[in-house]
Amino acid sequence: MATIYEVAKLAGVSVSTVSRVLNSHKTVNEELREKVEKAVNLLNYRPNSVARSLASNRSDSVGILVSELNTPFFGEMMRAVELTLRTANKHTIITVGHNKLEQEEDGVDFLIGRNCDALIMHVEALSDDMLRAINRDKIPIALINRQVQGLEGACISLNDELGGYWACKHLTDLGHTRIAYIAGPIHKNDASQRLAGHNRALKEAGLSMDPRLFYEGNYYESGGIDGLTELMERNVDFTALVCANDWMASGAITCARDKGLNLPQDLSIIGFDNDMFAHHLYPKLTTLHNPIYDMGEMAAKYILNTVYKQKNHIKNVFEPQFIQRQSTEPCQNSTS
Amino acid sequence: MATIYEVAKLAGVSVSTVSRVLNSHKTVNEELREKVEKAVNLLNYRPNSVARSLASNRSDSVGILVSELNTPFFGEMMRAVELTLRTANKHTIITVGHNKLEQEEDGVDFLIGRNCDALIMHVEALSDDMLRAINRDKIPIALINRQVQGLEGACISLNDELGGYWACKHLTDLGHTRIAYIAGPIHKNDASQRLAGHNRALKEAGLSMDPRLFYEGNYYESGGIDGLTELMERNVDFTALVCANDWMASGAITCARDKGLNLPQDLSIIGFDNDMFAHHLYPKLTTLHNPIYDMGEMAAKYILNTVYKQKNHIKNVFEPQFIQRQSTEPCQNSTS
DNA sequence: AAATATTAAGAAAGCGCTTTCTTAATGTCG
DNA sequence: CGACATTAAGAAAGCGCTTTCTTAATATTT
Repeated sequence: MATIYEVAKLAGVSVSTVSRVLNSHKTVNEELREKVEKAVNLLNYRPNSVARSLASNRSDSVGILVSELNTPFFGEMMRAVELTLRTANKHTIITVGHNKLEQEEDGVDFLIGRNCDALIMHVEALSDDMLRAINRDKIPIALINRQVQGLEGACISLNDELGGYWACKHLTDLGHTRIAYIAGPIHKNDASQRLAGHNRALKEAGLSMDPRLFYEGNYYESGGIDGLTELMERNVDFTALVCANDWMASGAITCARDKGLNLPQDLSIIGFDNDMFAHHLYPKLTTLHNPIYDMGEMAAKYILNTVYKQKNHIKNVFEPQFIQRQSTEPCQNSTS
Repeated sequence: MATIYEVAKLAGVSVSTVSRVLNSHKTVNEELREKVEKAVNLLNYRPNSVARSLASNRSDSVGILVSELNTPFFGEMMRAVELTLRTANKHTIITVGHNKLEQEEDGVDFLIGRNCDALIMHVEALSDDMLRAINRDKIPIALINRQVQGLEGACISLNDELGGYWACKHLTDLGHTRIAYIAGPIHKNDASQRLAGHNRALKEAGLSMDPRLFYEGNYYESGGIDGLTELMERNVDFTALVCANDWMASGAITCARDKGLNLPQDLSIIGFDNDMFAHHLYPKLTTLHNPIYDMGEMAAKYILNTVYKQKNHIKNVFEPQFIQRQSTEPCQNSTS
């Protein structure tokens, strides 16, 4: 690979001049600029970004740390960030944390070591204190799906409470009164927020949560299967089921059918996230769309503002969007 | 961030010595080694990998170029590569090509500019010649889902022909004789291979492809919907349908049900890939598992062999695995 | 027209490491 | 025990750029 020296020699100028035209410093004579450009093309020269990064202490690239690589959710997030940054001529370096403290720390160190100009993160293990410290001492960060005091402007999150509220309200509006709930792991903020919204809607409809209709799941398909199985074994009637995410809803649908239920007549089921497969299910799943793409894009824009002087409008809290499909129906007054 | 100079000063040794302990060159006195390690911990020192990479001309990281970031297929591929390399203490840098020539070239240049030691690619736009040139002149590569002459050892691919054969054979074994086929875009190698296998199985069963039962789809859900719609409009009976991937199978299932068919009694449907959502479908989809995780892992191992002196056994061609679920049934001798 | 300000280009230092070269200290052999 | 080989550490060059400093040429001011 050609170096800047060879370009300079071929163009008959100094390396400083080559560097200036490469970085569009306007203080260079038109004639020399052309000579340099010709040489660059002739040699098919590409600046070594490692050297450039070392010398200039910036890299025009931002790191992104996700929990998983192989889920539609993080897929959309990566896609949004990558596209937004690419459009601004920045590069994206992706790393995985798996929600393990050690791996998340490792990922951050790796990205910092790579001279990233900023970080966009979806992490669960790193503490608020650690995040504040990273942002203060090391590198600007943006956070997705998290609220950290002192970093409010950098946090892009979803109004999960509102989503939980809407899901439940949709069912009460349809006349359901016996509504079961399969929650996410309650120590997770989004899980508890969704549940809080659910309870608010129940109260508003003059209802309250029957503990026998509540099950704490794990956000996986198995949570939906195990949850519905256990709920049905408790022998308390219910005509509708809220699942705190689509994965559990998918499990619940499978389970319900295995138990001989007729969907959606015997049981209305609503999910959360509008995961890629939600409309592959049968019946197609009514759910709340989690605008993760938009949130990823916004996080990228926030970074473009803070480190690359752009002036995008930033929205920190997003609202889920209700998606009506076929898995919910008016209450038939029948028992399940 | 501390530099190697500060570590050297604190430890009372030269930077060379610090560098030696950092890189485990065994020619350093135990006592000094300990001093250095103490200093490293005290300062929480992390070598700047950009500087290290510039100086040593290697980076202990390999680039991976995928077509998409947000599909389960590439998700699994990235996950496999990342995990395999991480286990070997190498890092992964991910980039997207979107099957566009310009973006794929850009991605390669980016990764090379980042001093990656090697590249793992899933690309469609870059020509065989270009790939050979990259591997010869610039950087070692591994290729997934592709066969390039002269790069045989570096190609990890699936026996699509065999998969197509098994899919069809499964149906003929069940007694089906009128079998429709929704293909992928035939210019794509995997699509034509799958079709070739299908035809081989037909011939083996004493059948042949009725052109009225053939439709060339696009590998998307819409291809399944449009395909089945058109096939049914042709008014030629069939009792089974092969879709060249799961996405189209999903579309076909939706479409079939919309048209009032009873699945799988009225129509057996088989997919290909065993995509993440295949078992979310109803009926759960019989399909052929595409071992993309294993292939990603193998590509990573190939790179570990070629540039990092490991000695893994390499398998270049993988076989799909038949997954029996509920979307196929013995032929009822009825008409659809 | 002399003194000063402005501009455009080159020279050279330096980013934080690795690695070769050098030197000093030790060990080995006839 | 002196000549030579071996080892362990430091000194210094260099990876390929950017950017500050410097200088020479031109423009502006009084």
